[in-house]
Amino acid sequence: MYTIKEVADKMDISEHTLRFWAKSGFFPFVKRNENNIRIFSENDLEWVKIVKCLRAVGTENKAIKRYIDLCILGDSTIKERYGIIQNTKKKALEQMEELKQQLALLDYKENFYQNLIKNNLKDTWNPMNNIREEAAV
Amino acid sequence: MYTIKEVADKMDISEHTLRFWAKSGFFPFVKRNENNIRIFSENDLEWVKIVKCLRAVGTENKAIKRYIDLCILGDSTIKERYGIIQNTKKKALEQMEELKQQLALLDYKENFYQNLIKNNLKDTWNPMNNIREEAAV
DNA sequence: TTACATCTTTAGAGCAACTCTCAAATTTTA
DNA sequence: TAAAATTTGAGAGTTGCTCTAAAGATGTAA
Repeated sequence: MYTIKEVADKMDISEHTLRFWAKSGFFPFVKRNENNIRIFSENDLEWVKIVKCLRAVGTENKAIKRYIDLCILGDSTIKERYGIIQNTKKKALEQMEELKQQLALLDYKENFYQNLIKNNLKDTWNPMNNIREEAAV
Repeated sequence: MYTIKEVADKMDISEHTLRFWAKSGFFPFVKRNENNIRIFSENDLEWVKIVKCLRAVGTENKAIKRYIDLCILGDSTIKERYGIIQNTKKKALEQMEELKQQLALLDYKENFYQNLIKNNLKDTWNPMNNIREEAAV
């Protein structure tokens, strides 16, 4: 059993964000103690994990709420939930590709600056000149 | 030479976002024609590309502005720019790792639902029961 | 060459998702 | 027992778009 701070530390999510998510209806299953304090069970952590996952892939909060609601509705919603997971996975793979592209550009830039520094060269590509003697990939 | 709409199409960024970025000072080098309309050169597109890259990796707009300003300041800022690129790359690699983790969870979930559907099983893990007979990874 | 659609501009409103501050009520620790 | 830390909800503030509006420019077609 965990307080919100413990969850925050364990899951690397700020307390503020956890409370915001709670207010957004992402954790309808989390119980409170007699003083109204949220107590997360081990099982609840798994739900925090899936919410974090959906957010990390850019799922809108409205859609996350929908997924939670479907879970609560029970077995009749399994196919819709499956579809959501499939779409989310597809989006994650696309983001992976995008990130790879950007990493390639960053690699190029890193090399470019490394070369300038090592050989004590001037940056021949000042944007204000609109002269391009050296281009980014 | 491209109008803002052409850049938007070519780079897959909305016109709104490009104008917002322009207002944020990300494109001080983009020229206007006699009717005040922005005309992006081929070279300018490379700058849009690097801005898009920095954004994609979650760089704050203030930090992007800083990078642009350093470029304009010239050769004395090459080392600082190199540092920025290195940090950005590091962040990108971390995000890559994070995405991989989330993909593993999504894979697990996909399998879980696939199994439920194929074998016509019930979802034994309803959060409202706080019973965990089947857990996410 | 007039009419209409499309595109451009800026200013500013609206929005999503936090992020932070506050004050009051517990807990925990020293 | 007192000080420090943590919890709560309400609500203000921030970031980075996203959209709307109004006015002007441009392109196409009859």
